[in-house]
Amino acid sequence: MLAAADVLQKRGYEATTMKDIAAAVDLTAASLYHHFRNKDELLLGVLEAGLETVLVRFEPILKAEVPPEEKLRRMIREHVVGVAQNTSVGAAMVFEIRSLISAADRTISGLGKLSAEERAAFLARRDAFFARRDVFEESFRQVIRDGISAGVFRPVDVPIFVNTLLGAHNWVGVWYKSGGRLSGEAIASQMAETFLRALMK
Amino acid sequence: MLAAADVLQKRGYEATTMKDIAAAVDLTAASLYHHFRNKDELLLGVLEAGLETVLVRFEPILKAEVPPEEKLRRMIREHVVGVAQNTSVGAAMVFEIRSLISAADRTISGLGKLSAEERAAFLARRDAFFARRDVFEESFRQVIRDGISAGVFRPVDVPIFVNTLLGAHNWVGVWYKSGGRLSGEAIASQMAETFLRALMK
DNA sequence: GTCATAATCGAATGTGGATTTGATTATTCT
DNA sequence: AGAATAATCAAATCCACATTCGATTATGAC
Repeated sequence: MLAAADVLQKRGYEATTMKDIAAAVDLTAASLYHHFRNKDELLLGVLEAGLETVLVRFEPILKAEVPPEEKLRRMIREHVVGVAQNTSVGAAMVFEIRSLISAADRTISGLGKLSAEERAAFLARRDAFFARRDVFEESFRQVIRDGISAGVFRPVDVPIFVNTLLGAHNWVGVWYKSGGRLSGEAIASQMAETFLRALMK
Repeated sequence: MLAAADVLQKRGYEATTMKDIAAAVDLTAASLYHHFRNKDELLLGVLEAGLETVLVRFEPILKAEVPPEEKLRRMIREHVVGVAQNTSVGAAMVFEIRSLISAADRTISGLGKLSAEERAAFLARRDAFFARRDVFEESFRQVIRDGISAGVFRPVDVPIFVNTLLGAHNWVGVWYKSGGRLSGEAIASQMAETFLRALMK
């Protein structure tokens, strides 16, 4: 799946062939079908794994007994560092979401391929992914609401602010190149500073 | 090209067929080839037009005799409002850049299609687009440098800050739905406020 | 060592979609 | 009107995939 993420980052979902992905792990395209039912499930696997990784790393932060501003700072750092460490998955999270959204239509149009049950199972799994993603985003919204209630953050429109924040984070996967002038950590710190200053009273 | 942008936003470059685009303007796929040499040039046309629109709107702002903080505020508003007004083009600017980057490879692999001269012409036009995009991004960097020199902005890492800013802006094209709770103007104001607070000393 | 199962591959299969071709039909210009 | 040019289309071409099939080769259990 990591290899797939790499190829996906370079070429994009539709342009990436099963052969490309297979070549990246020294296999033939046919062999991939022992491990993934089809191309859509492979993509979904990539995204699921990436999202769960971040969610796991967020757990200790969210339950820590620290003030909202410190919590948010840690979340931003963790997310940005995560994206920078694995830009291929980060970029997939940005670019390939849409393939997933329209997967329903495409699957339906290419009917005959999958059975009704298989299709339903896939869509359910996809929706579960989106639900998990919302859990992730909601954790940011909650921390910011807490900070506003506590009076340490100025009152902002929380959904807009979080979209702003996440746009900046996601974009890191697009422009960050490891080995560049700054480390992922350094970038994460800068961004945390930026958004905390924007938020503090 | 606007119709193409719409279809592109929904389906993505590779998944969008010439037939889809043609249908959006009540034509057949074949007819499109009277107006665009091929699919890549159509995409490039969409992106070029979108970028030039923003660049034109930036001109008066950049030459205005106002302090850096006011200049930046206007630029942010203009850009965000522009993206919100035309999310399809905004989203294309985010999602389809990669198709353009890898266009060289794809074109080369599908050799026999284009002549060497046609290929060179296309690549030159593509590079010109990226150069224009850099002009756009550089204008943000310059204003921020000016503000730092003038002592009104705190010293930040300018490239990182601008990437942060542009990530947030671009993302608007992904999540904004017209007719939602807030207008593009309102969102633009919020975002300008966020980034100016992050920057002011 | 043998059997079952997992992995792998080479060679089809079938299809969707970009692009071309060769007319046919509008427009425009004079 | 009549010629020249622009737009349009239906049908054909052509090929790059995703996916399947059948057979072959590891691997692991006992």
